Amino acid sequence: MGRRRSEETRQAILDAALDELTERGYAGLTIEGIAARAGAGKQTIYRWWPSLADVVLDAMLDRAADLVPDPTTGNLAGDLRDFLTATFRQRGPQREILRGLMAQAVLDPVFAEAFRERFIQARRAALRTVLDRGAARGELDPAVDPELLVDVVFGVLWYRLLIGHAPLDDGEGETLAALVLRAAGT
Amino acid sequence: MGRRRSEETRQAILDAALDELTERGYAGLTIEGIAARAGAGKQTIYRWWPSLADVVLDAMLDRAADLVPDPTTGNLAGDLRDFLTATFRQRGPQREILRGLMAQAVLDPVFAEAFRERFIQARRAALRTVLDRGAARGELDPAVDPELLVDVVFGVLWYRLLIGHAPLDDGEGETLAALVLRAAGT
Amino acid sequence: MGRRRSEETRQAILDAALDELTERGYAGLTIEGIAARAGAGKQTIYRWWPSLADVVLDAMLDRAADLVPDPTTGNLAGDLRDFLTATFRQRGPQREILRGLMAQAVLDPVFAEAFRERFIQARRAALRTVLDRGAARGELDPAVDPELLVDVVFGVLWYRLLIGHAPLDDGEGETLAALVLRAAGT
Amino acid sequence: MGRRRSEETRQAILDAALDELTERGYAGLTIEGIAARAGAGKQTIYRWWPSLADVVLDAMLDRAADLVPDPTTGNLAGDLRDFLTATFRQRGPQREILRGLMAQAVLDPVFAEAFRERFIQARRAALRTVLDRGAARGELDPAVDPELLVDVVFGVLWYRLLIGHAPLDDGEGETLAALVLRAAGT
DNA sequence: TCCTAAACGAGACGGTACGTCCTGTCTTTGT
DNA sequence: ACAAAGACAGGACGTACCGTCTCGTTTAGGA
Repeated sequence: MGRRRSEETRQAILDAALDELTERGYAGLTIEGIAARAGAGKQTIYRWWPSLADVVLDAMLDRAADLVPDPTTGNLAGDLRDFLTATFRQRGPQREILRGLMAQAVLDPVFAEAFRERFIQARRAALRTVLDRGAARGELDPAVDPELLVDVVFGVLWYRLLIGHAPLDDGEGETLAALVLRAAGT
Repeated sequence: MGRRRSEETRQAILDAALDELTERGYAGLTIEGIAARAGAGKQTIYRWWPSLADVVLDAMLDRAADLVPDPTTGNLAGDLRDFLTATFRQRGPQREILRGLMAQAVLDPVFAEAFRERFIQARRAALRTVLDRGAARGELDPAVDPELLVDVVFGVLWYRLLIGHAPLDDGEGETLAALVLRAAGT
Repeated sequence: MGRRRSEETRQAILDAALDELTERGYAGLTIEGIAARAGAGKQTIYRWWPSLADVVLDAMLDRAADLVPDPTTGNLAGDLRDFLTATFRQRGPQREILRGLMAQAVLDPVFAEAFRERFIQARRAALRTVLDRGAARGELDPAVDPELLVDVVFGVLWYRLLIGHAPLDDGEGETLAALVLRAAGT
Repeated sequence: MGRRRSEETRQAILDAALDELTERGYAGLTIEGIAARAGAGKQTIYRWWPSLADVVLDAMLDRAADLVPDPTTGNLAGDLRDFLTATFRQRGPQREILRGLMAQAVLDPVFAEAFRERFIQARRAALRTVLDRGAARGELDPAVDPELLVDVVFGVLWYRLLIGHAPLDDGEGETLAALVLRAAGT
């Protein structure tokens, strides 16, 4: 029995989280700040999310912008290129959010699992699908472990995202796609 | 003029930082905890390090264990394999430290710069040297940007270190070395 | 709305303040010490009292022992004598508390106002009542400003309390009462 | 034997103490602040004065302004009036200094003794001399303890100085002198 | 239509750590 | 030996958030 969870409040909290994130940056996020901005009680946040990072993860996944690319050009080269350019293109608060979530995942093993299962895995699976389709077409050398290729792609992506020493844009996506093909194409 | 910085205290603080890190993990580190364990005043820490992460970075770099590998087998394949196996082999608190430092670098732009310049750059430069020697021997396709190869190697390393979904050991080092050679060798 | 102030905690803090005062003396009082002894958070003290001295003032006023004397013997001489002996008789931590509060009032103008209004004024008013009753009975020379007499009484009291060069007891109370009568009686 | 105490430095410290006192008020005084302003080392202050209050006491006593009045009009009424008006007239930082010193004396028993002996006693003795001269002339009722009269005078002075509820000026000095005469004159 | 139970905003609570300030001591280098 | 400079251990400050805990209030079913 009893009152049901308020969808309105849930949205207000996710919105507030993204707003705070934009204004103060990830390191400036606090439960109190989000609750105050959302006009919600802190308890309401603690009731529904295990940690701050989970709120942010929910907020991000709730936003349409965060679709996983699923290119189907008909050949591995095209699919890889499209996947990588689409992935490298993300902008705005998105990058700051991803950086923050990864930092939290590193510091908090409980959140790490949620992050892996709800975010990382989906991306890996999408790329894996692209590679498997290529393999089925004989475009991939069977001697190369596709999981390693997935690591290479997301490794470069995250490394640059976290360190910030090199750009992440369409051109870089294409360059990396070309390298992966050189390494694993037939 | 005035009293000089106490090297004894400096060491006590770095030691205490590593001890606390081992006992409580990176997320459990506090300035107060380190100061108390070192028998030092907090002010002394604030006087010499801009942030907690800088203390940890100093502590890590001060320990001999973190030598950057510099293999010289005479050919690119051997050098790459040795570099990667040596790099992938690091153990003990080292990994936890690196994960924590990267998380801090993500959350704190000021520390990020120190981390990049004092840690990341040294590793990149070492690998770059290996690649450049290979290129000089004609073992590397000039069409491939060596910086991208560096990103691939450290990208995979960090990605696995942070996500923890796949092992980091000698075998993996060799496998990645082989992939890099396939991608960029002549 | 929200949770109400905890009366239990309030009492624990006032008790802790008096205990600390007895153990360490006024100069040894700290917010941290009181909070720790009361099992309270520091914030709780800061939330309800503007300064340490206000806590002590509250603690003192909360204790029944500090009743203001209001003698009614029927004549000025008796009332004055009773008022002064009762006032000069206070003992135990009371004196240490008063000395400390006066010191704080001197150093902190904000607290000074609270001290004047909540403590000093009540005492002055009580004595003034005694004098006014005497004046109504024609026992006081109208040429003498009763406020000055109040200053004389409390001046001597505080001067001895602060300097500690002379005793404060029943005999001294009677002696001062006699002097005031000589100065202002008819 | 070794370098002698620098009188120049001593003066610089006393000057700095008074300057800081004027700028920040008594509660804002610190050893560090005085040392910095004097261009002196903290150690130098610790070497020569047992506490901050002793520095201030020295500074005040070093200044000519702080002469003890010694009136000689030839009769008790005139002497008392002159003594009290001169005493009540003190102005400027003097009052703030006195208030601060009394607060310190209350909080620090060690300084209290120095304060009593070096400041309070001199004032009491001066007034006592005035009274004793009056007594010798037969102008004082032998039944009244002159020490109590001293307490009355300085009690009213300090009480008003500390509480600040009533003025301290020539008129008040005369009024109090008149009261004392009424109480103890023949 | 009431009853009851959960969710809600609000905000006090016990805690922990923060980064700052000052204390009193010590070391170092002049003078 | 005294002095300026300033690092040191220590301790309290006042603040910010944490996660938990009452408080009324609001919003549902189920009786």
